[in-house]
Order: sequence, then structure tokens, then C-alpha cells
Amino acid sequence: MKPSVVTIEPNGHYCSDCAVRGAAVCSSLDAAELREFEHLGRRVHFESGETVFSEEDITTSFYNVLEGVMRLYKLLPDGRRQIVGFALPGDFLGMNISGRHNFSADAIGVVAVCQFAKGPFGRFIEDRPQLLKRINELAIRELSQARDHMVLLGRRSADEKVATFLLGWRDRLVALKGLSDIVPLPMSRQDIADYLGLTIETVSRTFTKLERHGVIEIIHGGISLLDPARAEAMAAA
Amino acid sequence: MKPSVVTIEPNGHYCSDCAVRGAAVCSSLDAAELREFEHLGRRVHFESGETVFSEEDITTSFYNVLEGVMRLYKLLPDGRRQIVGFALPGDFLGMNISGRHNFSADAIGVVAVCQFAKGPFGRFIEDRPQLLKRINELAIRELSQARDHMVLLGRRSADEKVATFLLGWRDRLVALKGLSDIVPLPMSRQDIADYLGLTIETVSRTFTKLERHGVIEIIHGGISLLDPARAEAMAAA
DNA sequence: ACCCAAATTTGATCTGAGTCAATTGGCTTT
DNA sequence: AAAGCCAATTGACTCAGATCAAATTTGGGT
Repeated sequence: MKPSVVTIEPNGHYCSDCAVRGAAVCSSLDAAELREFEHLGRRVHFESGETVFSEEDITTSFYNVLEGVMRLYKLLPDGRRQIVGFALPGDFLGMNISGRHNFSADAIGVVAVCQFAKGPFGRFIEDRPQLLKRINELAIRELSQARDHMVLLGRRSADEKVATFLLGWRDRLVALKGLSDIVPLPMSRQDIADYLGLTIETVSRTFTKLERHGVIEIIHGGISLLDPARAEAMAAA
Repeated sequence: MKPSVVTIEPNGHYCSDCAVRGAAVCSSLDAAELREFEHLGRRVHFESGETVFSEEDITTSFYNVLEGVMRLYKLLPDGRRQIVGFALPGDFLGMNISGRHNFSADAIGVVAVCQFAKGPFGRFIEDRPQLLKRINELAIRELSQARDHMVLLGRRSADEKVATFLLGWRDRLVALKGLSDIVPLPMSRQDIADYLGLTIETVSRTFTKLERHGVIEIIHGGISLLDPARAEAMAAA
């Protein structure tokens, strides 16, 4: 989107003080392996709106999200967009079998990733089955989420979609940062619409409706979940 | 759905004469491994409409489809159904991390599978990174397909959905059985509707419309693709 | 604090796909 | 070959969400 202004940190950075050390692919490595692994990854920053990689690009790197939020999306030739997911710290991106990315990814706000060159990373995996096993687990978990999202896109009403999204997003943030009913929404209404298979107007109207009914309060940069139980009821159908 | 009438073949069956030996998970095994692998799997048949496993069931087995077609689906509490995919020979089913299936699967027409008990299969994988790598590849390929399907469900019109489905289904059959513009559709209109996020009426009307425009001919048990180029144009948007 | 541009909300209207309701067509059973 | 049954088609009408069109709010830069 914008010209890519990538900053590579000049000074040392170590897995041992990495925020996502326990969560990401790294969790399958022991201390010695982690030290070796350290040399493979580079910490890279992206500014808000910058594209990390694009669909159909040849895959040269894998990415471990460290900080921030990314939108993952596919475009139709005529410009229609479907967001296939939002990536948060701990998520691992770039796996594919065609040698090309099958979706685009860009930063929502400032993002930091741990970037691994494909070749060295592939070689590192080669004789470490537990790492492969871990990556496999991540893929299978994503597959399960993808299927849940298919149900949402194919069979849920606008109200159900929005309620489901809000609760699911809250749960991810809770898992990451601890419990709170204040739910930051760093992505735009358009992003939410493209994630839920709706228009921006429908998302906006549904937010307003939920607020009128006392389920949420729309606040600066997010929402406050006033009545989680009622939101659950709306989401479940 | 129906009472489960599972027939376990009494006599020997060997990987060496298995129809999907080269295609499925097995393709990563050498001759010696294949002989060992043989004892892990049992060939099991299912009648039309029988359920192979249900969502939320504890996973006790993995399955390699040998013959026939299966519908893979999720249900909402109120009965709405989303078909998340159709399984064909060579597809491998049952992977998950929760220990429970995350979708249901039943036979469309007669189906034969190679069934593996979870424990022994897991142990067999343990010291065979190739096999794990193969399974990982299958998961990543499915993930890519799942994302394509999200785009279809969230952002395509009814016409585009049906055209995309017909072409995609044809391509899978071509890969399996060779080129032909006769496309058998063993699944019902309801199945197609639940796969595409439409109603049965809309699917039916769209078929009729495609036929009126000379793109397809509706024949017994399937369609004949008269004008693939035009179908591609409709699918692409 | 002020200005501009972009994002969001709100309103009015339209329409693609859903719903409801018959028919039609194919099989199976007798 | 008539009856019964289920899947598929067709038609008439409705409606949830899209589209079109303004406001209104927000945010960033100076």
C-alpha cells in the first residue's frame, strides 16, 4: 500500500526476552535450540498500513508476529475483498505448498514481526520433528478456525456475525492480555465488514443497534462489552 | 443418520493394490514402511447416508478415503448446516488438536475408507518425519482451499458461487479420473446449497439459468459442461 | 484552535436471494 | 401401471442487507 519503510533493528535482540517466546512456534524449542534459532530470525517493524507480503508473491520468508495486529485478505479481480483472518502476537504466517503466499497481509497500526528466511528456516526444521509437529498443530488449529468462519459466512445473519466477531475477538485479546470487557478494535469498520462478508453500513448499523439494546457501548477505538451474556445469546442463534 | 452398519472386510487387503497408494498420506512411505503401515489400517465400507464420524465425537480414528464421496459439515444449534467440504479418494480425515472431531462426515453413496486407530497411527508417525511432513502439507493445502471458500461464501454472488463450484468440482474429478466434460454430481441440491451458502431453490434456479444460456446441460445425476470458457468467465466475476 | 480529508453514522430506496407454496419428475413398491 | 414418495423445479411474493446519498464525527497537520 504505502512504500515499504522497513526498519531492521541494528542492535541485538534475543529470543530469551521475546514477548511471544512461550506462545509461538518457539515454544517447542529448548534453551539450546532457542539460542541457535535466534540467529535465523530478524526483528522487523512495519508502519500502519504497510504490506508485509502480498498474495501470489513468491514466499521468501516466514513471519512470527510479535506485536500489533495484521489483516490477512484475498482480493477478487474486481476489487472485492475478503479478510480471511486477523493475526495477533504469537501467530505464525507464510506456510504454503505452492511456494507463493495465498493471501496478502498488512499492518493495522504498528507491527513487529520476527522474520525468517525460508531456506535456513526450512533446514532448521528438517532435523527437528517437534518443531514440525508444532507447526502442524498451528496449521490444524487454523483449519478448525477457518471452518468455523465458513459457517459464519455461509449461514449466519448480520446480527449473529457481528456478535460472534465481537466475542471471538474479545476472547483472543483475553488470552493474550488478560480479562477485560473493554474490547479495543484497531481495525476499521471496513475491515470488520470484509471479515464478516457484510458492507460497512450494515456493520455500523448493527453496532448502533447493539448499543441501543445495551449490549455494548461504542467507545473510542473499540467497544465496551456491557452484556456478554446477551451477546452470547445473539451469537449462538 | 441411519444405524451404523459397518462392514469390516474379513479377508486380506494390501496397500500394494490400494487405489490411492500414490496419492494419499501413504505416498511418503517406502515399500518396507508400507508393509508395516498395512497392519495399522482396516478397510471399512459405509452405505449411502451413513455417518462416519460426528462433530464433537472423541477422535478414535483417522480415515483415508479410498472410494466414493463424503460430505463434511457443521451444524448450528437450530439446524442450519454449512458443508465445509466434500471428501474424495485420497483425502485424509480426522486431524485435530482438541481430541474431538470439529466437523461431521457422512457418506454420499457407497464409501470405502482405510481406517487407522489413533494411538497406533500416532506412534507410527512419531519416528517418521516424512509422514508428518506429508500430513502437514495436506493440512496446509486444505487451509488454502478453506480460505478460497471463505472468499466465495463472503463475497461472491449466487451465479458466481454455482459456476465456481461446478468448475472446481470438475477439476477435482479430472485430477482423479481424467478429463471429461460430463460432471457427475452425486450430492443433492441441498448439499450444494449448504456448501455454497445458498438455498436449494436458488441453486436450482441458477442451474436452470445456466442451462438456458447454453453453459451447461442438466443430465441425470450431474451436468454436462457445454461452455467451460463462459463458466470460467461467470466464476471469475 | 482551525482546516481538511477520511471514517463513520444515518436515512431512503432498491434488489438478490430467501420464503412460501404448488407442480413436476423419477423411482420404488405393489 | 397405478400409487406413493422424495427430490427438484417453478412461480409469486417478501425481506435482510446492499446501494445510493447525505450528514456528522474524528483525526492529523499546521
